Amino acid sequence: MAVHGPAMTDVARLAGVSHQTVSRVLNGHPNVREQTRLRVRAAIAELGYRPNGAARALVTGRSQVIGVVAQNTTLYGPASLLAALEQTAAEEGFAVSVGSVRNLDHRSISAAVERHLSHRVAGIVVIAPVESAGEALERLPKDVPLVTVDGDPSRPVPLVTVDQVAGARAATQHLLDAGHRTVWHVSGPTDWFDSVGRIDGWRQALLAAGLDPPPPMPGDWSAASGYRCGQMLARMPEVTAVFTANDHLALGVLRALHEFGRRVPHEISVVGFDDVPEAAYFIPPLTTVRPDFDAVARASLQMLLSQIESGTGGALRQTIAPALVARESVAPPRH
Amino acid sequence: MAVHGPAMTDVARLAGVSHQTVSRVLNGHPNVREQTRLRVRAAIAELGYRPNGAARALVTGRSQVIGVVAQNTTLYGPASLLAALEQTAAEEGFAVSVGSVRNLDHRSISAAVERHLSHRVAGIVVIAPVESAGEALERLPKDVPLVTVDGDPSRPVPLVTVDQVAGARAATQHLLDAGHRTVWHVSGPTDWFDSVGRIDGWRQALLAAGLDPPPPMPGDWSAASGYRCGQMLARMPEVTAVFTANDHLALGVLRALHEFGRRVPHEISVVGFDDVPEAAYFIPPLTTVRPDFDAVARASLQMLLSQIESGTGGALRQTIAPALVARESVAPPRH
DNA sequence: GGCGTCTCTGTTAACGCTAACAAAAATGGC
DNA sequence: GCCATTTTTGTTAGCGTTAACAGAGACGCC
Repeated sequence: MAVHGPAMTDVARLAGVSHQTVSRVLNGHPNVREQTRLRVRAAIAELGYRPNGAARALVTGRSQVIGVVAQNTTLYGPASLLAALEQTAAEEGFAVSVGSVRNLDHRSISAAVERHLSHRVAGIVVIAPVESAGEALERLPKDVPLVTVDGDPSRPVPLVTVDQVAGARAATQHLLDAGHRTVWHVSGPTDWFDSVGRIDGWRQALLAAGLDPPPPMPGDWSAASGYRCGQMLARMPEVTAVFTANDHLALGVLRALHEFGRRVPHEISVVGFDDVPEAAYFIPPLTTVRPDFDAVARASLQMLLSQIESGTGGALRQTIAPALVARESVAPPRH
Repeated sequence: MAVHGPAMTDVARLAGVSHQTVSRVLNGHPNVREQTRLRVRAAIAELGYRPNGAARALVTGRSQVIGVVAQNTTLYGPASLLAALEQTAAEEGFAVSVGSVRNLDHRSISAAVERHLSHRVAGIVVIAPVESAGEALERLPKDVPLVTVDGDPSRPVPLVTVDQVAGARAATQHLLDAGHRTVWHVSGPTDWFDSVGRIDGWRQALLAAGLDPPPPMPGDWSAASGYRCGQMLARMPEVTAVFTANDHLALGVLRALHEFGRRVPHEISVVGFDDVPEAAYFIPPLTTVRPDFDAVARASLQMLLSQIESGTGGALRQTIAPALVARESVAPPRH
């Protein structure tokens, strides 16, 4: 047991140099003779030496680890984002440490952030879609690089976000363009900024068309809540178009409409949000809005890295535009 | 910038003790006077002291971090597992570092494991559902605690796995019990152990009933491939029952059957696997098999922790039984 | 040839913590 | 109250790396 691998001094001894020279080779320091560099490289390979991140972190004060705080990494959006972040981070030589939290209240978030800080992560990405998270973030130490994703647009914190408003507007407009007189909305939980943004966009599109928005029906992202809303919508003969805040809600709505014999898209059109991979195989295939999670991840990481390198905070902001994906769940209303 | 927080010596000075006593309080060492302990705790709180994980990792040789290697953390199964692992690990005071890999070949896996090792993780969990992963694992250093999840049952590596065979047998038996003469199978990729196990279980159930298994139709976990298989199944009048290797495949099948006007469950019954939260809202609600991801996560972590603590390797093995969830997608065949 | 100026390499001292040992204080039995 | 024992605290020495400085060659120029 405890066969600790070789350390830098072992490599140095084998290569016939000092450990500091090995360090220089490892960190790409310019002033090392080519021949020496090769000898060191050979020794590293021969011993299977692997630098000790803990020691490095101790002396530099930061590790090559990025901490991510997220709530429910089972949901499609967060899961995709996390995966994309991890990919991007790996390309930059960073590992990703996840700290998922059950609730997005102060205490949980602060605790998760604390855990990351005690590991001296290089920076933190908080996927903080709800109100209560914002407060926790403002009292964090100012010297730790931080980026929030889908967080509170009104707070002075670096933020990358999907343009919820534009996406929702596009979805709603798509339904209006098909000839619908109005569009109903099944929203996400109203303490999520995503939900608020999508409600806003939907409302904006209706108002711009001179229409009076009907009351949004609140869901909780799940198919179950979509189903419950769908049961109500199905019984309202005036409903011809529904925009749901995500695809799972849409699935629940589709199911309810189907049970009530209301055919989609002939009687009612439905548009979702997220473009989960299955959306194309719903009955009928779901028109939806696709956020570019890779772009969000890239933008967040880039923003974080620039903070890490420069040391400055800068409350930047970046918005990623989503794209409408048209499928068969939308048709003109029957007259 | 770089306002490094207080160190242990700062706490010690404030509390009027030596830094070693602070260390003892932090690590729950028994021989510390209650009064001293309280004084130290107060000093810690007052300074907002946070122990430096890197320093601790350096001196102990292990960090309080568990590395997880997984492929596609966007899929429901892996994502759920990852989330559950993270939760469980957090309860034990461990952080989780994800290293997702694009492909599950040697090189990718080894590289991911290397990255974890250089951060001196306390242990590694590999979610290694495919053949090629196994080889990479056997040549790892033997002294690092390792657990594989859904990996190769034939390798001498600690393994926690969902009982795919039992789950598939239950699903198939459920269809046979409903009166079906045989059951068709849409499988996952055949280099995944999950797929192989599910094929096995399905075949076993048929053989036990004295039936000759029809050829399984190979899918790739996606709704898209389920749809393609479904199009073929829909045109085969003798097909009355289908077991798919996961719920997304089932969704694709349902969609194809719907398009061909074959009603589910009246003409054809369908059973899936995974019990994704949406399965209850498919059209019709999907009968499926629910693996207990929390149990898998708990078992893996427990196995890993016992290795970490004892230092011994022990090729343990643990199997988690899944449960059948009956919904409306199964009915007796029409005669 | 001597001297300043590069380029390359080595030496030493941290970083913040735990482990091992040493010392001091408290406790108990007589 | 004194000695043996136990409990509690302090001292010292690393862990493996980088940073800061110092030294040794190599080179060119006067």
